[in-house]
Amino acid sequence: MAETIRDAGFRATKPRLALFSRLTKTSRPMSIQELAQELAGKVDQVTVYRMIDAFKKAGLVREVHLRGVRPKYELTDPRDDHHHIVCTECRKVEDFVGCGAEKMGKEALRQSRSFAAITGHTFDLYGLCKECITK
Amino acid sequence: MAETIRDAGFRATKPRLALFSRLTKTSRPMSIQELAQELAGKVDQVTVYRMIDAFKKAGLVREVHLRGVRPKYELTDPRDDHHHIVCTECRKVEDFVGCGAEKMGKEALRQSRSFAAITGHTFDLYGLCKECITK
DNA sequence: ATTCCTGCAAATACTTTGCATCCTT
DNA sequence: AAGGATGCAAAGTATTTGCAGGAAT
Repeated sequence: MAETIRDAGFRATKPRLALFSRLTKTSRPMSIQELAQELAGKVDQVTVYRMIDAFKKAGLVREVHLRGVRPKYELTDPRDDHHHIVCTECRKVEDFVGCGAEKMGKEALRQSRSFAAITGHTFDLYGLCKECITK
Repeated sequence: MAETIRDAGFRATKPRLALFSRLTKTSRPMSIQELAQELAGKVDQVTVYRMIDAFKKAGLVREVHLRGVRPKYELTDPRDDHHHIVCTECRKVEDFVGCGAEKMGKEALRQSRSFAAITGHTFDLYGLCKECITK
């Protein structure tokens, strides 16, 4: 883990290891606030902001925007093209894999007059989970 | 336009007409700050917050989350399934139409143990525009 | 030893709330 | 006239910045 952090060009400090380790343990993206709260006492909130920002720029972490909530963050797994499905009632988040983004990227470039390359995408679904749909 | 606003259950006040009119004139989603700035003198920023919130709940306006920037808003056109392509350098935003979301929604429901219905989706592309790709 | 990082304090920026007044209906 | 809507002031959060001390290399 310290390796990963060093490879990305950072020093393997305690706060960084703590953050990275916490992100390793979750399968759900987490907000700055959640992270800071969980690391309270060990890591200052300001440091969480700075680390997330640095990790994001280094490509270690990806920012996930879901409707109606603050941005969340998760570790980037480069070979993993997973996306999120969110319950609009209870805000439960689940992953699903695969999406037709490559195809759509090409189509979008065809349509566009001003874009030259696609480097990434977001794709998220909103719906109702089995519990909330009966309410 | 006053009609649309009344039909949604609101009074057709000057601030509302001003906001609605401004949103009509743009093809790009706008942030609260941009809107408040443009309507400065005519509409208080707090009112922009409240109006956007109300319009959003009424389905007149949709919130657009793009990476690295604050939420933006655009008028909802119910029969229009357009999406955004964002330049990661200069933040230019352009529209494109069509996406395979319906198909993916079905696939996601098949994968999921806990979701029962899909009600919406986001799909956005990130890339470089022709100007930024040469830099 | 050097340079990067961190915590703390404080400044900014963003968003929400309360309330008296104004304006649609 | 009644009730919703607005502006202003102010409170509450979220985020960024500066800087001195601490830690990794």
